[in-house]
Amino acid sequence: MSKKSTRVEFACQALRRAIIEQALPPGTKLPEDELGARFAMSRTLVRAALAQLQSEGLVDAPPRRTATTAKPTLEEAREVFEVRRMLERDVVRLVIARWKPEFGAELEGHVREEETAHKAGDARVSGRLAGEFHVRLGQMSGNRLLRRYLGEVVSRCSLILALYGRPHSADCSVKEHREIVAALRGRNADAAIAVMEHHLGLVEHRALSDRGRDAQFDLGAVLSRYAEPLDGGGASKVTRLPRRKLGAAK
Amino acid sequence: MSKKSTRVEFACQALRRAIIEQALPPGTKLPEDELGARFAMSRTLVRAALAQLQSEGLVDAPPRRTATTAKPTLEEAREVFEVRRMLERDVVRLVIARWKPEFGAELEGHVREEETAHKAGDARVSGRLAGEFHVRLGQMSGNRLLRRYLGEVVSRCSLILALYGRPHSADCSVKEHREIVAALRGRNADAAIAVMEHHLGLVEHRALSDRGRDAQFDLGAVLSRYAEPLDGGGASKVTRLPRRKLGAAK
DNA sequence: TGGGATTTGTTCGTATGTATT
DNA sequence: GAATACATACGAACAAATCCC
Repeated sequence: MSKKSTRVEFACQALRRAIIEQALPPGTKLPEDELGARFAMSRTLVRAALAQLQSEGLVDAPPRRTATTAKPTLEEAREVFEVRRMLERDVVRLVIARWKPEFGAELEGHVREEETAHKAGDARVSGRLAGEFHVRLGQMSGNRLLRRYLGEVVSRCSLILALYGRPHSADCSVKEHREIVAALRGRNADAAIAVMEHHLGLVEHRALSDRGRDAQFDLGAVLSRYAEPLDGGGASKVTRLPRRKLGAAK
Repeated sequence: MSKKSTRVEFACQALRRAIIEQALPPGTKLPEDELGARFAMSRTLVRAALAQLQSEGLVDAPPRRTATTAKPTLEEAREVFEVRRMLERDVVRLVIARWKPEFGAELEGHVREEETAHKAGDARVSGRLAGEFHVRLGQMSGNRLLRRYLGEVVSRCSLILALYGRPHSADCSVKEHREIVAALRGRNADAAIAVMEHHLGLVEHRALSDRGRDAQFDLGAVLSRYAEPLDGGGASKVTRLPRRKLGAAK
C-alpha cells in the first residue's frame, strides 16, 4: 500500500522492468552491495526493495544467500497461470459491470502503442506492453487489491515466458487484444470472458507448451532421459551482472 | 516462497497472530527497536518482517514514520471482501474438482476445534480458527499461490473485523462451516458455491454493516454529523505496547 | 508555535555463514 | 575435501526527520 519510500519504489520499478523485459534472466544474482551502488542507496533500502520483489514472486531471497531473480518451477508456473485465468475472468466481469465510455478509447490507444512497438521491432518493450494491457484492465476493475494481484501474476507470467517460453509474438497479442476490446465493448460478460480465456489459453500455450526448453531446468527429468552428464548447454548458464567497484557511485 | 529466515518467519507469525486476534488493534505502533528487543533480533530482521507484513496489508510502514498495524479505510475493506468472494468461489471449484475422501474428515476435525474453542469461551482463538478454516480450504485447492492470496485476504478480513465489526460470533461460524463441509461433500460445485457465498455475505455483514462503529475512524464523516469534537470514546484509544528497556533481552 | 524526546535512515567494522576454487 | 573469497547478519553510533508535549 503506502510506498515505503520513493527511492525504494524507484528501485523496485527498475528491477521489475528489467526482469520483465528479460534483461535480468532468471537466476541472475542480485547482491545488495552492487544494487546499492547502482541505485545510490544504502543496503537498508535495497533490502526493502528486494523484500518487496520477493513478495511479488520475482526474486528469490533465501536466508543467508544472495538474492537472485526467481526461477519458478514448471509446476509453480502452471499454478500462476491458473490463478491468472481466475483473476482475469473476474476482472472482465467487473470492468463490464463498471464500464465507462472512455475505457474503450483508452484500451484502443494502448493497443496502438503495442502495435507501434511491435512494428519498431522492439520485442522487449512490446512484451512489456502486452502485459500492461492486462494490468490496465485490472485498474479499470476499480478494485485496487484485484489490480495488485493481477499485476503480480502478469509480471510472473512474463518471467515464466522468459524461462520456458518461446520468444514473445507481438503479432498475435495485438490481434488478440483487439478482440478483447471489441468483446468488452459488447458488454456481454460471458462472451467477453470466452474471448479472454481463449487469449490466455494461447498465452499459456506459448509459455509452457515448448517441452524442449523447460527440461534443461528440470535436472532430474534430464538425467532420467540422458545417461551422460550435461555438457553445459549455453542457455543454462547464469548471466551475471558485471562486477563493479563499490563506492564508485559516491 | 523461500523463507527469508526462520527467525523472520517466526516474528511474522507472532505479529500476524497478534494482529488477527486483535491483541494489537489497528493503529498500534510497532517500533523497530522494541520489536527487536522482544524477539531478540536485530533491526535488520525486524524490518524484513515488517516489510513482509506490509506486503500482506497487515501493517502500514510509511517512509520515515514508525510502522503501525494497518487501518484500512471502509472502501479498502469492501475491496478486500470483494476479492475474497472471488477467490473463495474459485477455491470451492478447485477443491471439489480435486476432492479426496480425507478432506471431509480433516475439515470436520477443524470445525470441531472451532467448536471446543467456542465452548471454552475464547473468542480470540475461535475467531482465528474461523479464518483458518478458509485457509485450509485454500490449501486443499492444491494451488499454492491461490492459497497465499486467500490467506492474505482472510487475515485482512480479521483485521477489518477488528476495526469495523461487531465481536466475532463463533456460534454462527461453526454452524455455517458445517454447512460448507456438507455442501463440499455433495461434490456439486454450484451448490457449494452458493453456500459459501451465503456464508461470506453474512461474514461481510457482520464486519461492515455496523455503521455506528466505523464512523469513529472516518473523521470527516464524524465531523459532518456531529458539530462537537470527539471526546475520546474508549474504543478509539490506541493500545500501546508497554515500554521496555532496550538491550534487556540480551 | 516551538523544543525535547523518540525513531528511523545510514554507515562502518566485525563475524559468520555460503559459495567457489 | 580444504582453503579462500565473498556476501549477508549484526551491533553500535550518528544524523536527520518526526512526533508529542
